[in-house]
Amino acid sequence: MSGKARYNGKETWEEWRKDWQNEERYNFRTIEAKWQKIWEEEKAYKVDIDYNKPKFYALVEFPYPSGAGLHVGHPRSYTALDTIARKKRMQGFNVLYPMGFDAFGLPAENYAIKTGVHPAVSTKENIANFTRQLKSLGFSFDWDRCFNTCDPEYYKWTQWMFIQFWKHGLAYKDKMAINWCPSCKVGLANEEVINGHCERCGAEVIRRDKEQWMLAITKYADRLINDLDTVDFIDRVKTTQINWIGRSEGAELTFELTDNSGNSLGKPMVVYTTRPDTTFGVTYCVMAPEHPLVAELINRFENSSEVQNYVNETAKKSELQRTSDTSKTGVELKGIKARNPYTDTLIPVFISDYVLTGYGTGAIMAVPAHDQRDYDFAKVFNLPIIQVLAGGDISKEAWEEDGVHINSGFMDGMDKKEAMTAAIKYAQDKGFGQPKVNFKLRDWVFSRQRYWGEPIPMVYCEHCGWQPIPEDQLPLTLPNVPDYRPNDNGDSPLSNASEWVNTTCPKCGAHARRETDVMPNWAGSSWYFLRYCDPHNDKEFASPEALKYWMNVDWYNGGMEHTTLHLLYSRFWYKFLYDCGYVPMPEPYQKRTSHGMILAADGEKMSKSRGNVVNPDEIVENYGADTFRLYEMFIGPFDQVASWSEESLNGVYRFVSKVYSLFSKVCDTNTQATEEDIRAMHKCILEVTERIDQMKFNTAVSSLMTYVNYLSAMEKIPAQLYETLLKLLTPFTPHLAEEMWARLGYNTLIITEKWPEGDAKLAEDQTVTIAVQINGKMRGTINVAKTASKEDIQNTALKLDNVARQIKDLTVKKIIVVPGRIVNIVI
RNA sequence: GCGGAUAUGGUGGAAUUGGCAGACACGCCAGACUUAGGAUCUGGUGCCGCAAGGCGUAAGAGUUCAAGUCUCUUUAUCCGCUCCA
Repeated sequence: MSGKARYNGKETWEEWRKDWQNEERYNFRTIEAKWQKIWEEEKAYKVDIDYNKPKFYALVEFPYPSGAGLHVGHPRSYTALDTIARKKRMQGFNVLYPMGFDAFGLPAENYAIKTGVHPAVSTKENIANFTRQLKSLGFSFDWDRCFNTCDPEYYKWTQWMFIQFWKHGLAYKDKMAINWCPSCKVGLANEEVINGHCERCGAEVIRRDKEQWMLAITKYADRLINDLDTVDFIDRVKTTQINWIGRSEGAELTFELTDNSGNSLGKPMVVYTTRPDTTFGVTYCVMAPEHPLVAELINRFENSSEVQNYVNETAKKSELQRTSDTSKTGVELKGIKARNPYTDTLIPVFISDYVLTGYGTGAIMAVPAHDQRDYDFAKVFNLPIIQVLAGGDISKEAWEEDGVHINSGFMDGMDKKEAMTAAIKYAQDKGFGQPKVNFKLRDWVFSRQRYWGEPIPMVYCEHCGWQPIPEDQLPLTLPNVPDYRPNDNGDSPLSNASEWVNTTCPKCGAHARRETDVMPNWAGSSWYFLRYCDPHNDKEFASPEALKYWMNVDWYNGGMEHTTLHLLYSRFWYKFLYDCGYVPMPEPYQKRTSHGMILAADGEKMSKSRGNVVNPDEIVENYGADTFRLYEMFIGPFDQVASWSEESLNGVYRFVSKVYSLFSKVCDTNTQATEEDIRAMHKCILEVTERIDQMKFNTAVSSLMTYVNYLSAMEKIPAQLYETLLKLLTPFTPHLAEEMWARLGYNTLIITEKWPEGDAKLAEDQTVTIAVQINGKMRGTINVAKTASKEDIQNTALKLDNVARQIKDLTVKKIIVVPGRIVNIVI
C-alpha cells in the first residue's frame, strides 16, 4: 500500500475519528465537489505512454453536443466503461479513457438557420455545457486529450485522409441516383434512410440524380466480413454487419439480345444469378427500368411509348412506394428477345420495377418455377413456368427448396452442388459467363449539400479535372456565409461564398472552383479514436509511437444503432489507413459491446415532445453523482433496455447513505475479522471482480449490497472489511470511496490503490446446504460438511423428519445423490 | 416475409449453465422510534389454504431421478432488414 499515513498526525485511531463524529449526514454535494476538485488539480486521470505497464484503451462513443445537453442515456455507457477503466487502473493497467465531441452536424446548422447564430458559436456553448455535465459525474476521462471534430486542427487531418482516399482511387465523383430528403434538402447515405424516410426529419426520401463524392467501401466488403473472425464483438453486431454487407455467390451470364427472328442486335445483356443451375427453367428476362440498354434500344421497341411511360412512372416513385408495393407490374419490350445461352431458345424480355438497378447487373433471368417473385410476375403476364427442380407443387406456388434437377439437359439428376459446378463450367467453356460475388453494400455517398461539416478539399479545373488542394495548405477552413440555407437545386450554402469558391488550380494555376459540398457527419468520427492517442500533434494525425503503444482499442462500447453506420465506416476507414501503413494493425477495435437504451418511466422513448426527458443535472443535484452512477449500473442488465424509475433510484441512495453511515461502526485495524467475515469479504471480491468484467453490473451491485447488509448486522466492523468495501466501490462511487478512505486516515487517493485479490479458498463455506427431494419435490434441506461422502449425505437425508414420514410405507426405488447439490429420493 | 432478441411475484430483475425458483432492490403490510430525517430500525410479503399440503417461470407437448434452463409446436412484445435475383 503506497504512502499510507495513518491518523493524519493524531496519536490514535479514536482521536482521529472524533473529528468526524458530528458529521452524521451524508453530504454528497460537499464530498463530490471536493474530490472532483482534487482529481482535477492532481490530474489524477492524466495518462502517458508507460512501457512498464500493460496498456488498456477503453472507449465510448463521443457525443454530439446537442443544445438539449446530456441525457440520462449517455452516462449508461460512460459509467460502464468508467467502472471498467477504474478497475483496470487499480489492477495495474495504464488506462486511456478519453472523451471528445462529435461536433459537426445538422442540429447546429438548423439552429443557425432559425436564429442566425453561427454553428461554431452554439456548438462551443454546447460543448461547455456537456463538459460541465460530464465532469459533474466524476468520470475518469483524461481531459487533456479532449478535442472536437469541428476544430480545424482536427479536421485538417480528416481532410488529409480524404485526399489519401482520392490518391488511392477510393474517393471518386459519380453521378448517381441518390436518396434525397426534400425537407432537409440533402442527400442521404443508404444507412441514413429508415423505412424510406429521412433518419433525421422523417420526411419521405425521393430519388434524385446528383454528382456525389463516393468512398469505395465495397472494395473492402470481403475483409470487413472476414476480419470479424479476428475480433471479439458481440454476435448481434457481427451478424448485423454481415447481413448488411450481404455477400452472395453466383454467376454473371450473358444473354444475347435479338430481334423477333433471332438475329443478334449486337447488344449483350448481362444478368446476375445465384442459381445458374436453374437456367433450363428460365422463361423470360427482366431489366430494371433504369437499365442503360432500355434507353439505348428505346427506338427499336414496337411499343416504345408504353415502355417510356413505364420508365417515367418508375422514376417518380419514391423508394418507399417502390418497395412497399410488391404486386408485379411491368412492360414487355416488344420486338426484341433474349437468347438463353444454355437452351438456345428465344424468350421475351420485360422491364419491371421489381428488378433494382443498384444490385447485381440490374437485369435478371427469371425462373418462375423456383422464385416466388418471378412466379408472381409470370402469373400476371401469363408466362410459362418450367419446373427444373423436383419437389413442391408449382401449380400453387414456386418451389424454393432444393431438389434433384429435371428438364435440365446435361444437369438432369444432379444435386444443387454438382449442377452449380457444371453450369458454371459450361458457361466458362462457352465463354458467356463466369462466377461472380455480389454485395448488398453500396459505396459510401460522401457529399452533403450543407454548411456545418468538413469542406471537401478538392477543386475542379477545366483542364486538370478534380485536384486535391496541396497538403501543406490544410486545413481548408469553412468560410463564413450570409445564409445557411441550402437551395432547391441541391447546392450547398457554401456555393454562395464566391470568394472562397473561386480559386486557382493547384496543378496548372488556371481558374478553378472549389467543391462546395461538405463531408457527412460520419467523417470526423471515423478516426477520432486515433487522435486520442496523440491529440496535440501538429505534424501528423498521431505519431507512430503513440499509435503503436495505444492501438488497438481494447474495449469499445456503443449503441446498436451505429452497427451499420459509424462502426462499419470506421472499420473501413481504419483498414484503408492500415493499407497505407499509417496504423499498426488491421482492425481498430478488439472488443465491441453494446448498451441497452434507457426509456422514460412510462416505457416510452425519452423525447422533448413527450416531455419525459430526465436531466442528469437534476439527479446529481438531488441525489449526487455517486447515486446516479450506481443507479445507472443497477437499473437492469446492461445490454437490455431499461425504464427510468425514481423509486429505485431512492433505494440506491439508501444503499450509498448506508455505506456512509457504516463508518461510525468501523474500528481500528487491531480488531480481527472472524473466519466468516473473511469469507463474506472474499466472496464479494470475487463476485464483483468477475461481474464487472462480464458487464453484469446490476448483479455486481447486488453483491455489494449483500456484503453491506452483512456489515450492517455487525456491532463493530473491523477496518479491513470496510477498506475492502471502499476499494470495491471505487469504480462505482468514486467520490464516496475517496472520502471514506480519507476519513479512515489515509492521505493517498483510493483510486491509486491496488484492486483487492479474491481468494476462492477463503470464500468457500466448509459446510453446504443440500436440498432433499422426494420424486423431484423439495421436502427439506440438510447441512453437511463440504467433504461429506455420498453415503453420509444419503443417511443424513433419510433421517429428516419430513422425509422419514413421507417414505415410511413406500419402497424407495432409487436415491440420486449429487454431492454439494441435491438428494433426490425416488419412490 | 426473412433474421435477431425477449417473455420469471404488484414492479425492476437473480438463478453457479440441468440440481432449493424469486438473490438484490422497489413497492406494499404490521410494529418500534423520532433531535421530522429525502428518515431510520425490526418483522412479513409468489399464489391458494387455518393447516397439512397443493399450485407456480407466456401457452401446450416431450426428454430426464430432476427443466426457468434441453427438444418440438404455438402465442405475444421489441429491434433490424425487406422485391438483393
